[in-house]
Amino acid sequence: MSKRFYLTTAIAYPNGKPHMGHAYEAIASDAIARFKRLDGFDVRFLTGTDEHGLKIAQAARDAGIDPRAYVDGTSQPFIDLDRQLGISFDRFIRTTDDDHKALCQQLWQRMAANGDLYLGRYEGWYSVRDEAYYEEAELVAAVDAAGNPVKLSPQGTPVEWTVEESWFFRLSAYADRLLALYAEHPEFIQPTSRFNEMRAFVAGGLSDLSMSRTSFDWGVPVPGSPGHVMYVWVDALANYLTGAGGLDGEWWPADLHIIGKDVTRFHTIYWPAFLMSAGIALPKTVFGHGFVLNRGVKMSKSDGNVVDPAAMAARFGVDRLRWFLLREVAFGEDGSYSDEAIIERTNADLANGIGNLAQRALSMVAKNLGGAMPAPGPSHGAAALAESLTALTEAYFAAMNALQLHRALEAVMLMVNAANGYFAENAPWSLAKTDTQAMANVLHATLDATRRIVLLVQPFVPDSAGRLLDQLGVAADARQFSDFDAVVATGTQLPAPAGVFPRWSEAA
RNA sequence: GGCAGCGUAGCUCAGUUGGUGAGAGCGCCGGAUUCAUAACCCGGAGGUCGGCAGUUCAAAUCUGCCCGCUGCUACCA
Repeated sequence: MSKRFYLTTAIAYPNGKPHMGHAYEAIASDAIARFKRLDGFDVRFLTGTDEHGLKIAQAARDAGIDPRAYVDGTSQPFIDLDRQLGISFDRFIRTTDDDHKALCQQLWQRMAANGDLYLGRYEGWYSVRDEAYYEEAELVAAVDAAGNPVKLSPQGTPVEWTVEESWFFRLSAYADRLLALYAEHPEFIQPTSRFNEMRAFVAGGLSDLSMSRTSFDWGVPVPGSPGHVMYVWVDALANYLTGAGGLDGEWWPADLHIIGKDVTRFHTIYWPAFLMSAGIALPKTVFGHGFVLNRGVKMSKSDGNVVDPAAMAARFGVDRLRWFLLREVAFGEDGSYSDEAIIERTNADLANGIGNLAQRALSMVAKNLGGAMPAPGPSHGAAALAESLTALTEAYFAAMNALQLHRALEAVMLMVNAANGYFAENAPWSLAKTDTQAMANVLHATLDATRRIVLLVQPFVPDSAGRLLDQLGVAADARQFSDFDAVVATGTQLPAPAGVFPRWSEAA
């Protein structure tokens, strides 16, 4: 059986700078990608930017430059952020890439060939100045110069009832098939709360979907229909196919789409319907993660609490930020972050926990054994420790495979507690004076427990874990999960220990 | 308004199909220790399990009502 795994993030809309939400999604997805690679899978990891649509066109016009030049500039910070955060993507797709535009048109033709696209009319309240349609409920009542009541857009611009030619997708014909999909594959939408919402939405009936626009031209042209560009979501969702290698790409179907909970509908209703229409296999799972809020409050420029993730990563270090977001926030739920919370969490887990565990054992090996890795041997409580580590490792894998990233790290921290407890109970610093062999046995068991722990945290703090494994004498080619039982050879010369996870103190 | 969910120790939350005296982490207090990044280890405090009323031999766990909070309720993404 081929162990392959294709996962994607949602693609970011680069009409502004990346915020913490982008960093969070990228980091979580990256941890999963790295986990799968360590677990022996061939992984394809796709991320990118969604560069078409009205808002981009407007922003480019406001900036007085060509849309393509505009997105060339605004997509770069997203790429830079990914690189800074160590996101191990295989491709950073941009929807303005030529191969993607070609694929969109192929997808469109497949849906058309299946009879699911038809030309109709889209009607609504349209603001010429905003180049946008608004819902009746969004309109604001006002009074014109002559004292007559009028309706205005949320931006205060005039709106008029407008009829526009548009291609439509027969989404209404897919409700039953979608409900059957949900019933057969409840894992298709996660977490459960999102699953229930989407199922209820579909059960309430579906209307056909407007699939093209004629009011602006910054998009993928509809084949054979001059003046029409595709609705941005057709273009956006199709990126996953492009990234898989095409309509019949070698990586398709995707195993996992990681998305923000706000775009669940597009990914779990429209997307599978499009694919069914085109006769293409469906992704296995769509996971809608929650939002991370600054001190529990949504970020807004007016509140002055917008946080730049690049600055945050630069300040605390990439691995501290990664660890905090994935350990502190229940994956799937909303979370809150603050400087204090990041410092407290990472000091407790990384400095006092993993880092200190490694340091206390390594320093004893350096001082008492000349830095040579001791041989395994019996010690009090070693069996219980091993049993505990095995059970918790199983819990880690179960949690990871269920996308419960925070649970996986919880299991890791219990392993750290077990190892620290074993170490304290045996007090090797006392054995150093009475029974050097017994001391060496305890140090071996502790270092091996640490090795196992650090192997497991590689997906979360890849850089730090790598440096820690160096210190533990673990060969670069012995860091896969399949190497879990490959103990470091007796006598291996360990480098002089140096703290990998320094404690953060505000004064310093 | 409709549908769904939530409200458990200061904080963040676990609590299977109702049943030994209600839990974890962080924070706090005390003890022990000195290998280690003033870290680690052990122990403790503490909460009317949102409120009221029911069902039951027995409810945080079921039912009803009330209070508070959140999500979804289609074409900006």
